[in-house]
Amino acid sequence: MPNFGSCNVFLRATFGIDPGAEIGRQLGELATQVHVIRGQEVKTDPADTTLVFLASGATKLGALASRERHQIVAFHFGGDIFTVPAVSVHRYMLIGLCESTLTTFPAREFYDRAASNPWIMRALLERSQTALFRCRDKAVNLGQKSAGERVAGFLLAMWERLDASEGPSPMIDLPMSRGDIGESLGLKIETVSRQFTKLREAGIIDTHGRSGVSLLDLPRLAEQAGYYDRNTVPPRPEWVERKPELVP
Amino acid sequence: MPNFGSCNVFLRATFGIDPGAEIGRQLGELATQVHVIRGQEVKTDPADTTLVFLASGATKLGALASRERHQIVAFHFGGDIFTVPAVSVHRYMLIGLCESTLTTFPAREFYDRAASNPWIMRALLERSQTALFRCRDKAVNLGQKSAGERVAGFLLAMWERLDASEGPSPMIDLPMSRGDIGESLGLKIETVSRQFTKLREAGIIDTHGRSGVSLLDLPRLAEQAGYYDRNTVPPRPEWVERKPELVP
DNA sequence: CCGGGTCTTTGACCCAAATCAATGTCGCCT
DNA sequence: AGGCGACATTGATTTGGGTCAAAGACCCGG
Repeated sequence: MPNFGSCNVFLRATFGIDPGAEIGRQLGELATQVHVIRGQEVKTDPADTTLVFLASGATKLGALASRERHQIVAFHFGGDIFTVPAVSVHRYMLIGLCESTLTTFPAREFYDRAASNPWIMRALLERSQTALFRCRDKAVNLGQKSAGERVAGFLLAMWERLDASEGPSPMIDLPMSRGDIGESLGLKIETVSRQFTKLREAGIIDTHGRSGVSLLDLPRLAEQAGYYDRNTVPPRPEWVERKPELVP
Repeated sequence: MPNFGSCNVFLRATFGIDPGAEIGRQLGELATQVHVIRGQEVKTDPADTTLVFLASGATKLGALASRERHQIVAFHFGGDIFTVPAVSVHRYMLIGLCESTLTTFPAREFYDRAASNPWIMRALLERSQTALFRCRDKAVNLGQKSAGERVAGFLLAMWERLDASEGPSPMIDLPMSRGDIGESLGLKIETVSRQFTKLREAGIIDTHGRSGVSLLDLPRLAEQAGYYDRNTVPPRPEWVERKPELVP
């Protein structure tokens, strides 16, 4: 008996599929429900890619570069769909930033069963490309940007992806620690902290406790991020909002 | 009249599609044939993602981090399929490393027309994921690895992707300059050169002219790359070799 | 086969971020 | 409420790779 749960939500909300239909049932059979708490690893198949739907919460996807060196390659938030690679040159681990609920699927089998449904394949392709574009931007940041630029860019990205309070000085609540931010930006925790201090002293941000950040001056923050196109922030992904035209 | 050419090769070889069939004709209409020489940019639509099939040659995909800072996010070789992102926080440019022939498509329209063909969508999804996994490994390298580890890992990756001579000391012919390697690894050209010298003095590689590199000691090279799993090299992507099972 | 421009290598020095080392503070749990 | 452990900040020092500068090697065209 397959384990349903957030799987139904996933199929309906993301792909517009009736979980009761044949395709829904077939995909549902592959689902595994997972619940993790802060810091807990989601065990994934080391031999094959895992497809993950994050129903609620937040996770980080990190790679082991060596025993004491971790690199976070992506953060995910409620509603995100992404894949965890099989082990190759690096071992990847998916870890909860807070209490999270997710559904996992063996990617290859999911694709096999979903192949005939253009709507699903299209949605998966679009999301894969969004992840790729984000990862490329991350590569640019890691390869070419200074510590200050990376931290400013990170705050802008989080402002886009997290629910920020409205108004000219939006406030965000970071679910990850300074250490996580450092591992994501290829910086040490002390460097991240110093950059936060610099931005605070410049009046560009303010901090509240460990996780609260007020973005007091967005234009100046974008300037500090040193993007190619100043005053630009990473665009929200534009999912396919309609069924693709079917070519007979 | 659509411009055919390498497009037919693309459709047949990659997706097993008869270019004369209706779907082949519809996709062929979207194709643009491009021929570039070394150093020449392939103009892509700044407003939308471009899907590219590289028929022959080699290209680099780079991003402008600012006027004088470039980051190469990927190299491509004959047969590769990939996408060039629309302009967002960084401007991406596709440039020939040597004389190259390619076919470009507007991605969104291509996906719309190809959506009903599970074979095509599956192939695109697999390739997108391969690009994503490579990019994630790049992020790990850029964020956590030393200059020596990055250069060693680069040589191993090129050994896998380029046609290397057989034998215990394979030889490869790098189509990119030291400057390109530096821009790909987030290092300056002088640093790349120094690492090549170190590897040569350690007897791990030998160089012949500007582009020839003999990998004299692969195990030691893998060790220098500092991978999580020593003696591992990036695996060749395993494309879908059969039509996916269709769920009715 | 020779000349010249570009690409590469090598050397000396410098700086941004890492490392080492305390000190400070948040927030959870009793 | 109070105390403790993890997390964050700040300061002093080190260092890997960047920067600046110059010499050397490759290779293409004439």
